[in-house]
Amino acid sequence: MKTSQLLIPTLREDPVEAETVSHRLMLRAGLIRKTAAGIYTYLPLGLRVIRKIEQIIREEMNRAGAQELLMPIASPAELWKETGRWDYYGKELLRFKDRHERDFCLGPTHEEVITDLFRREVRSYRQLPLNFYQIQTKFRDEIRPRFGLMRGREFIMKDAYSFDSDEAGARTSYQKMYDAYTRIFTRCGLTFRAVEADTGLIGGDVSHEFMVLAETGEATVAYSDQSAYAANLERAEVLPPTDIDDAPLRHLTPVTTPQCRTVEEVTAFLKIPPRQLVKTLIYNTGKDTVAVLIRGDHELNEVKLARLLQVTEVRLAESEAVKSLTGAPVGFAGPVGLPGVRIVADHAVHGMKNLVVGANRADTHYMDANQDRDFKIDQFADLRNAQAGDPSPRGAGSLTLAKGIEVGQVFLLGTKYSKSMNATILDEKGQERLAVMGCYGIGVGRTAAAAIEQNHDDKGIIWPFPIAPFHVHLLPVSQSTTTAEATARLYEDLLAGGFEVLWDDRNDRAGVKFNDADLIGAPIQVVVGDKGLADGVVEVKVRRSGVKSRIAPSDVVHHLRILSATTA
RNA sequence: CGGGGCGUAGCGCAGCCCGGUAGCGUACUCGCUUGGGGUGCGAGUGGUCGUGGGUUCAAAUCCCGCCGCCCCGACCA
Repeated sequence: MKTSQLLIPTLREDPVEAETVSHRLMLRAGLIRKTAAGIYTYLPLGLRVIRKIEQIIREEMNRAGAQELLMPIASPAELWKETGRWDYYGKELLRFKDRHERDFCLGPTHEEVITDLFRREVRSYRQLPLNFYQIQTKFRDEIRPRFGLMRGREFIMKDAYSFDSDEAGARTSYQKMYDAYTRIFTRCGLTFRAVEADTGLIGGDVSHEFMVLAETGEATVAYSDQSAYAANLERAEVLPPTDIDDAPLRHLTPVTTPQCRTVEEVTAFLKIPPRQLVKTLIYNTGKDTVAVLIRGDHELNEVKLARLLQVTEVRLAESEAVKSLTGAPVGFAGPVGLPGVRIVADHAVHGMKNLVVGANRADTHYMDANQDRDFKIDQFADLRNAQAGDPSPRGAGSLTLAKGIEVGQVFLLGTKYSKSMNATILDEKGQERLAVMGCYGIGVGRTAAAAIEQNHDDKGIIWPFPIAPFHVHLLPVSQSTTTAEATARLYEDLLAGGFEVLWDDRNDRAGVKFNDADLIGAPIQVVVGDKGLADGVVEVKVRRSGVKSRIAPSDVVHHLRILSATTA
């Protein structure tokens, strides 16, 4: 392709709206343009990257035995009402009415649609296992889209759904997808980790997220330094501590702590370490109110709390609610004499003695409060976020925290959807039974963004070979007919050699071409100019290393074959 | 939705405090020049200053409403 035939509107300066590296570079390199908040147009170069990733996904999904189909973007409300997600999904589901006033939504995911297809078309266990996938535009009306393709409202997703006749089969299907995902992200040239994950709105029993490790990631990953354990921070288990404080119990003593609301303020005022204080957080579950006790230096994990309380969402109580419950302003809540409310505590609180807690009175805390004697805890559970250095919950080692971008997630759904939608098959005994499902997603645009986050320098993008929009950027830097002819010959040779070539045929100075080439990030640049041709060579530059070699034009294809095999 | 910030030419910005016929850089067009890391000179094109209202002889500038966008939090591929 010639540059003059493609719209590649590179920008010299950073657009202000873009903060993260991938967003900035996608705009600057002319890959995407914004159409509305969280909604983007893929320009020719950006689309080529998307198509490359899609192709890798297709090949690996097909290899894993999945079959491609394409479901509609608009789906009728009835299906969503069957599973209850019409109400449950909330505002993220973009709804609209057709001309007959019938309710529809734009599909944010397709469990309902595929399960409907399955129950109509599949009758027998003999047809299983089945795995259907599609690569399609999804719409989720995100509260705050950001970072370009990283979190758009409209985005391209590969989603797959497996159906098995029993749990064991479903696990096999799950594992196949897990393995396929591993191959996909490896082929895309990404450094990633599969981590145990929470199941969120999709639901189900088991889930892994595929996290590309990058500083700009929105998720935090906890992984063991000595074993395979890795989990999303939301999910990472924390073992109950084994040490128990055996200090003698001291008398419960109120102390005045004027204006000391936060852990920092109280512990600084009392000159105690944060780990000796227990903070009391008042939470609403929608149904009722609970008090949660967490050690001062720990962080409550709301996902774990919601799971413990078996509700979908927990929310910190409003300050007015805290006041009326505790009789004190926010900052002085404590478990001692807290009336008629369920008290749950993190495991770490279990072994503690002589705690500092709020006294449910303005500007007052208690010192040396003790459980059972001064207050009662209804239940202990794992409620805090894992911290770096915590022992790995399974296997050896201790945990390290890192930031990650979630590019894919696999779920073992069980019968959640087949049950609510009555998707059954007949087993070998002629008995009707629910299909056991799994679902599997990959964010295609997000994968591209993650690749940029992981592969760039201050000049621009450095595409991994398999997903580069072009393999080779051909850069004539002289205006002579010698250079023009040599470039044209080389272009034909490279195409014949199976390379995708972007030929910068603009009448611009060398510097302009070099800068654009570095920005666009094709893994290999071939520079053709009078100087080199006089010596019978052209210059081959590897974008990532910057290493340049002088190669005879007739040897370029051979040389690039070797390079492409090693620079992927 | 809560908190912070911003809307002036395709992009990056100044002008606003102190009202008086809209400017810089870049990009784009033309001419000459240059020709291996964003060449130089000159001449141009392009803006109802987000939008609606108000104050005023006069509003980009002051006041009020609305809309949009970005960043931080709660959600997710």
